[in-house]
Formats: sequence, C-alpha cells, structure tokens
Amino acid sequence: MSVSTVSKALNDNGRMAADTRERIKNLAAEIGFRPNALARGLLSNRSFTVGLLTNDTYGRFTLPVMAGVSEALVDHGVSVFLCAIEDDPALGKIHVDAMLDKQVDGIIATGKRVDRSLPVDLAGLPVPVVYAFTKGEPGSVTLTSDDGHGARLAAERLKKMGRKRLLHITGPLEFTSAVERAEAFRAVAGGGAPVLHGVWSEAWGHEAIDRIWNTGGERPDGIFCGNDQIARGVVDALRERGVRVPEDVSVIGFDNWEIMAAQTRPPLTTVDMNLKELGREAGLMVLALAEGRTIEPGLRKLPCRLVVRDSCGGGGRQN
Amino acid sequence: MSVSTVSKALNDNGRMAADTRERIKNLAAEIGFRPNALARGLLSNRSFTVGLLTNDTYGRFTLPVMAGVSEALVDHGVSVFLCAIEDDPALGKIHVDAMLDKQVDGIIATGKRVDRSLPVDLAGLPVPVVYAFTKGEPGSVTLTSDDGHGARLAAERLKKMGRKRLLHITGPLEFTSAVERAEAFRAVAGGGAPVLHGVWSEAWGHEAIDRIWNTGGERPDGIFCGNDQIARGVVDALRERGVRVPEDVSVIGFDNWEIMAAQTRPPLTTVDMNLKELGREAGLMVLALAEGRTIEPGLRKLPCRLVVRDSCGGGGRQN
DNA sequence: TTGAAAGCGTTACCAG
DNA sequence: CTGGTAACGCTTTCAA
Repeated sequence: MSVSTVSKALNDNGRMAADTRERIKNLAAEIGFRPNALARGLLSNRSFTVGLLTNDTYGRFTLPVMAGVSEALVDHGVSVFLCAIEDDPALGKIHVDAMLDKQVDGIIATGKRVDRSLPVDLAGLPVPVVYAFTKGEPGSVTLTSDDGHGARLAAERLKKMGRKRLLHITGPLEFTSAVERAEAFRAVAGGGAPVLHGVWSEAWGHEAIDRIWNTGGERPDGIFCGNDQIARGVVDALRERGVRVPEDVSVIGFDNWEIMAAQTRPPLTTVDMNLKELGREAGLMVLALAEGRTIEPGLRKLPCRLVVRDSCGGGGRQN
Repeated sequence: MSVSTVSKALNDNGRMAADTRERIKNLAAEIGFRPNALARGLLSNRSFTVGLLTNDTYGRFTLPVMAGVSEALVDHGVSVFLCAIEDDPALGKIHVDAMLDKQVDGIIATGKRVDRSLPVDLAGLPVPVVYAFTKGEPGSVTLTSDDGHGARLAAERLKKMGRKRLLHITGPLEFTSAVERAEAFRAVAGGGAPVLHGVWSEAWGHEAIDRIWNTGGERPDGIFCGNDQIARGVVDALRERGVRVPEDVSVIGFDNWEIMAAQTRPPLTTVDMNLKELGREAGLMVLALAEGRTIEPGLRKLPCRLVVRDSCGGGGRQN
C-alpha cells in the first residue's frame, strides 16, 4: 500500500474504491496514526497556528479575550501561541519573530487598554493581523467593545428604575473609554448630569462618596461607576454611611468582573463587555484572513450587555 | 552559492572560510532571511513548541504559572500553546491531540487545585509531561507550592509580632492545601490553636469574625487566613466592629492576589506562593526532558514567601 | 572550502 | 482505481 493512496484515503481525496478507503481509515485509527502537522504545513504553507500577543500580564480583559479566541479556533484545528510581552518592545520583537519563524497563519494583538497600542510594530508583517481590545494601525482590522453602548445600557436602566439624580464616577480623562462612557452617560442622563473623574480604584469610589456626602450639595439616587472596583468602593462607602443599596441609591458597575461583582454586598449589577465574544470574533477573523478571504478593514464596536444582580434594584438575579 | 553552504554558514557548522561565512550572514540579515521552523522541525524532530494545558479559565493561579513558563522558554526559542480545556474531557482530548499533531516537544499541565487532576489522561504520551500546580500521575514530575511552608511563615510572623492568641480561618477540609496549611499553622501556634474551616470567600471571613465576636469566648489577636478573600472579609468585619488592624489584631492572608491584597484597608500582609517561579521551573523541566536529559520523577514543593504590607504590623511596605 | 544529493512526512499530479 | 514521483525548506553527509 503506497503512501499516496493512504494520503488520499485519509483526506477523502481523489477517486478510489470505497472499501479500500474504509480499510485504510480503520487501520490508521487502529495503529493511532497521526499525520505530522509540520510536514503538512511545509507543503500547504498553513501551520494551523496563530499567535496571540498581549501586554496584559494578564488582567481581567485579556483573559476572556484569550478564552474566546481559543474556543473559536479549536474547532478549526487551529492552536494558539500565547505571547506575553509586558510593555517591552524587545520582548515583543522576540516573540513576533518566533511566531513568524513558526509560520503562524496570523496574529491577534490584544491588550489592557483600547486607546494604547502594543509596544511592537505589526504593520507590514507577512501574515494577517487582527487587533482586539487594543489600538490598531490605521487601516487595520480592529475589534473593540462599544463603551458608549455599555454606558447607555447602564444609564437607561437607572432611569427605568425611577432614579432622577444620576451621577457617574469613573476613571481618568486620559482613558478614551472613560470619556466615551461619560459622553454616553450624559446623553442619556442629561447634559447637566455630574461626572467625577478619578482613578480606577476602590479607594476612589470611597473618596468620591465621602466628598459628595460631606458637601452640602444634591445627593444622587443613581450612580453609574466606571468599573466594578469603583462600584465596590461606592457601595461599601454608602453602606458605612447607612445609605441602603439599592433601596436608597441604585449602583451599576462596569466590567462584570465576576469575583468582584459577585462578592460585593449587595452583588453588583454591571455592564459586561462581552470580551469572550470579542475574542471569538477576532479568532474567526484572522482565520478568514489567513484563508485568503477578505475582511473590510476598520474599527468594529461590539455591543455590551447588562448583567443584573442586586445593586440596582428591580432585577432579581438572572446571572 | 548553494543552500548547503548557506545552511552551514548560518548554523556555524562545518568548516568554511571565515569571510564567506561572514558575507553570507550579512546578506541573510540584510534580506531578512528567516529559516522555516517547520522544515527544520521536520528534520530534527523538535518543534520548539510546548503545550500548556489548564482547566482554570483562568484564575489567579494559572496566570502567574503561565507567565513563568512563557518567560523561561522564550529564551530558548520555545513558544507555548495555551489550551484552556475547562473541565471537559472531550475538549481536553481535542487539545492534546492537536498538540501532538503539531509535534510539541512537551506538555505542561496546570490547574486551579493541587489535589485534583485534569480531566484528561496524560500518561503514556509520546512526549514528556510536567505537572505544575495540579495533581500528576504517580511517578510523574510534579511541581507544587509548599503550603506548609507558607503557613509556617505566616504563623511565625504573627508570633514574632507578639501575638499570643492565634486563629486560622480557612477553606473546606476537602482541600488538601487547607489541611496542610492548618497542620503547619498548629505546629507553630500550638496544637490547641483553633482552626475554622468554611469556604474560600469574603463572606465566610465576615461570618467567622461575627461568630467569634458574638460568642463569649476568647478573642484572637492574630489571624491567619486561608486566602486573601477571606482575609479581606475578616479585615472588613473587624473594622466594622471598631477593632483596629493591625493595632488590635494582626491579619495575614494567602495568595498575594495583588488586586485584592493591595486594595484592602489596610493592605494585606500575605503569603505568596511564587507561582511564576513555579511556572519557570516547570518550563525548564519540560525543556530538559525534551532534550533527553533525565529528571528524577516525584513531587517537588517550592517554598513560599511572605509579602509584608500593613495588616500585620511591624513591616512597613516593602513590596 | 564548497556543492550535490538524500531525506524528514506530507500532498498533488500524472502515469500506469 | 492505484502507485510512483516531485516538491515543500531545511540539515547532514559525502564527494569533488
């Protein structure tokens, strides 16, 4: 029995007697034959391998993205090289070179900030590149979450709960996502709705509440926080002051960082950026590109979703 | 100029005129020549690739392990396939098969629990396997953190701070790590020192403190917690009761889960399992095995280290 | 000191 | 319907 015959049998190629094919397949299965992907790749110029580059070592953003990528690609027999490059350009280059040497079919770049790019130049590479949750080159294929949409979801929910005096406590103005969320929040809450910019920490949530409650001014009855850590600080600070959540004040977070959102008392209603889905799409896109299909370049913003727990009221837990 | 000459020049092989070699190398660099790793692997039977299998999608344990593995191997030109298999045996098999097809030089198995194994059989594979922070087959090469050592570090620290009435609040008895830490704690604190088993959550830390302070019994002045979440619950509960940390009670956590430990008020002194180092060692070990070097099988326990912040007193921050 | 040839494990093509 | 042969890009061996 010749190798070429076996090859054809196993790949359902060419014309041959059905029973020969059957016999070969059975025998192959029996002896546990596995075709060598390296040899196959040498011929086909496809390694069924993609690289995932990240400078997030590894925050809660990259994690779900990676899970989505891997999940989408495993069905296509594609494996994922994980490359953590910190913020080190030299390390980035080493990893990119290694991936190129290994003939990856494509590269997905991801990070911890949508408005920063990785410390490595991915333009002009001989393989397709997709940017997911990190800033891409002009004219590249880029996927991000729709921060404005998420913020709208939150603000609308607060209004639907009958909250009138809405407040947004969020991160620094240098973050595009903070700005976009704030804009969307104001669009729903009214242009005069206050927005407090600080840092992305619990401590800032605490401080913001202290500041407001100690000042004589109007107190909010609905607070949308820029992330779950801030929300946790806010909820804790309110509780310490005897303000009840959600009876007196509704609070909504952002990120749906399970371990934080679920452990807060009460558990946080929060915006989920669907990062796993984002990863999945990114995976499918590099794959398409690798197979020569063409994908319209540009920035795609994926919708968010609201995960309802207890901190906003009205919901019941449905997560 | 023939391919074989070029090959020899680039690999510093064979004998040839130094200047010819130089000339070839320069030219190669100039045109950006990169040898095809697939072709090279076909010949050498080494793909310079290892697989990292995990069922932790992806908790704070697997993350540092992965970082360590990647860091150790990148220096050797080895790339890492990341395979998240959840707890699904079928998915596990798919990933293992994919890795084998791609001729990985070895596999590292890691997970979220030291006393459970992955839902996939890695015995009898044609490539070396190293287990890191997950249970390995009998006779395998396995790396774990030394839970007893970590607990001793914590208990000794509490004693050194002059604490006399030590208490350990930790997770369920079914976890080997909880049991080992408790034993080591008792060995230092005295056999009569109380240990409270519950779950690994903030809420349990809270509840334990409530229970103790509401009962008439003796109150601890030094508390060692089974993880940082419990410690956070404990610290919060104490503060809510007006008990000062660390002035009245010293608290030490476990895991050094930055985002939790650093944001607690006061920041947590806690035990770090050195998981990144563990990952690094695991990486180096598969590599050694892949290169035919031999490694004594058995369970290796790596030491922990105490990260001193403010919750125990006496330290100052040195992290 | 250099080059030609064989071979790694596949697949595609074309003769038999 | 089946099998031989070339080719993928590289390294190694051996002859020139």
